[in-house]
Amino acid sequence: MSRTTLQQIALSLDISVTTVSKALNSYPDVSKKTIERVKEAAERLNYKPNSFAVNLRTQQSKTIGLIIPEIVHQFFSNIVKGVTDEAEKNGYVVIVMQTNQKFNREKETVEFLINKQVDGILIALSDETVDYEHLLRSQNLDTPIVMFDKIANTVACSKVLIDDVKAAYEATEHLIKTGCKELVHFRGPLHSQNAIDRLEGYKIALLDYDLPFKEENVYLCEEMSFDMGREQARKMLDENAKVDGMFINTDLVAVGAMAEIKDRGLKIPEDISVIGFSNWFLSSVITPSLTTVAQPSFSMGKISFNMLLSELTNKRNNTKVTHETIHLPTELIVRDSTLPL
Amino acid sequence: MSRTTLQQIALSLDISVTTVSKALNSYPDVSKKTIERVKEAAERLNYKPNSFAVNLRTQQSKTIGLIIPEIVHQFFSNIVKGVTDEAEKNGYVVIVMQTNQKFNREKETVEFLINKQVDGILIALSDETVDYEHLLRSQNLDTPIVMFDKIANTVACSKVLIDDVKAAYEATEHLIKTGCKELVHFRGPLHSQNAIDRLEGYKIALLDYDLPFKEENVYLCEEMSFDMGREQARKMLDENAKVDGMFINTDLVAVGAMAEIKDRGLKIPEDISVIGFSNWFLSSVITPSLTTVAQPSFSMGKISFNMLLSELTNKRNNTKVTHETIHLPTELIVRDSTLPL
DNA sequence: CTAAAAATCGAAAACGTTTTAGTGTTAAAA
DNA sequence: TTTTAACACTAAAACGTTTTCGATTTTTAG
Repeated sequence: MSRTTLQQIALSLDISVTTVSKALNSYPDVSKKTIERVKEAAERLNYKPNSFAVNLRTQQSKTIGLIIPEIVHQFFSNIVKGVTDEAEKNGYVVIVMQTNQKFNREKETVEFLINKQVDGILIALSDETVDYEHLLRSQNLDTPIVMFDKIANTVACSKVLIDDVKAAYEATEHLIKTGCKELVHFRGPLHSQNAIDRLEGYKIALLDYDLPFKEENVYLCEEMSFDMGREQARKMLDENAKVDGMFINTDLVAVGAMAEIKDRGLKIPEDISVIGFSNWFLSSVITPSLTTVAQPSFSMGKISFNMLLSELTNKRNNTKVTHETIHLPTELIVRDSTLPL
Repeated sequence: MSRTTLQQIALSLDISVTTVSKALNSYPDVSKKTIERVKEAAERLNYKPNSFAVNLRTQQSKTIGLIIPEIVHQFFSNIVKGVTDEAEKNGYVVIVMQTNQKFNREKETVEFLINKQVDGILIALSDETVDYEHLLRSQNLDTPIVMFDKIANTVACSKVLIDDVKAAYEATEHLIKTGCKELVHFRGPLHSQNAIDRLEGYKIALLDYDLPFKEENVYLCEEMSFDMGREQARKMLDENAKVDGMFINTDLVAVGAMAEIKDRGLKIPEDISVIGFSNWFLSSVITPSLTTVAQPSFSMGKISFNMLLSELTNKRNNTKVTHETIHLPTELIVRDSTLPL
């Protein structure tokens, strides 16, 4: 019951292996008639090319690596979906690997995928990553990289992301316009470009509306968890009784903060308004429902794959590869955790 | 900057390619001394085996396929995590593909992975699947299959799942013991073995506690969505005013149902108790928090991979492969959507 | 010191494909 | 008629490993 090979088709038709191969790949220098015959025979014998041989010969695997911090996460699982869907349409297959936000694992993973000889890599950086040697090495070894969402500004490669500054600005602005005066921001990890940009957007909005930016109103969340949200909210409520608006880096953290606020007997949004980020499904079903910023995760996955694909085909055709950065639009989703305008 | 090959190492040491290969793989018929020399040279030249060549020669790719209905789903993304973690530890890589609960896509996907020559396949069946030809074909073509969670009883292969009957029994029992008299069940799709078994557990519990089983108290949810939960709850509330307990196939559906119940001004659990299934994170943060059945998704992934791995190694050693079925324990997580005991 | 055994190495085949560089045959152009 | 050009096909090399089967050398035993 072993697989049929070109050899066997050639034998059964009494022509050469070369011709069979060319016929199957529709080379111009094989007659219509033999193309017919070969294709018929291939069908009849249920021929499927041996991908190991094809890979070896063509030096490409039609496989890409996808590196994310964590798959059990609505945003990233949507990314995976976007990438795999698009990859499949183009005959590519994707290997998913996680870093669990550890820089060392990120290095190992990149190394591993290069050794596995994937055609290219899609990566969202770990929040710990500040050294980019491993990524440059990948590029040197001719494995193109496209970054998405969690990127490094200094690495020269294509990138697809959202405009975090703008999104954060709009969220903060909404808090201000609905009457909040004392605004707190729960920021993400120090090295995360997302976190840096969102903080920046928050700052600019404050300045634009003549509200003072206070260092002590920025709370650091080293990890994006429910518990961290609760913990920092506890700290905040102990320290600052005047807070009436919060812009929080991530929905999950926001939900944790809301739990603490509710436990203290404070009302959302009457006492404190809350805005999250990412528009997890979660946010629409908690009480009160959470105002948040929607990020296009599925299409970010699709677009990232397509950018990588175009780099791969460019490389194959020896046309110059150019890097571009795409910003995807975000949308403020207004729900019940903020006051009406 | 091209990769170093065995050839190059051989040349630089003035020995044969054969010996280099053997040295690297620690064959017994190569001296300690040359093993040293070769390994040193390999290190120095940064040799990494060309996996395409290795695949072709050994006829295995150290790659497995993982087929799931839908990745944007807490249960399945946890499965993916379990599988990939365990695979990585064993030098395997996993290709994730989704069926979106479509039988046709499931067939195509299996076919695709076989053609890609993965070493084995891990699959959770689509809810539509009632025909298993494609799976048998895979086995005939020597690609082992292990099923998890959504399985087909009639296919001979290893399986890892939970005891849905028992889990459903315990959930229903809990509703009864907390005083519910009129119990409704929201069941899953008709062909889903999970749904069938959970319905069975619900039935048996009713019988054991001398409560009548009423056909009209079972509501069919064709898809496991928030909206479906809401819709069926609406129907239920219109039809049956006496309902005081609900056992629902999936947390997400339960959350939808809860939304409708709350919108009608009914109290959970005072008027109606609700139990879900799967213990999504969601369930712990909604109001009221949802009593549910915890399923071990992460370890299910790990165990599934290990079962496949042992089949693969057995196959390699020509030892007989035996199929086994493993049942993983579930746990009833009591929260605020049910009355105290 | 010789024969047998063990240790060490290498030539070559094989995995199945793609592509280069032709060869021969036929049709069109001179 | 000869020369070109177009057409249809193929032998062989190449991709980089692994493994079989001998060959050669070294060690051990008698």
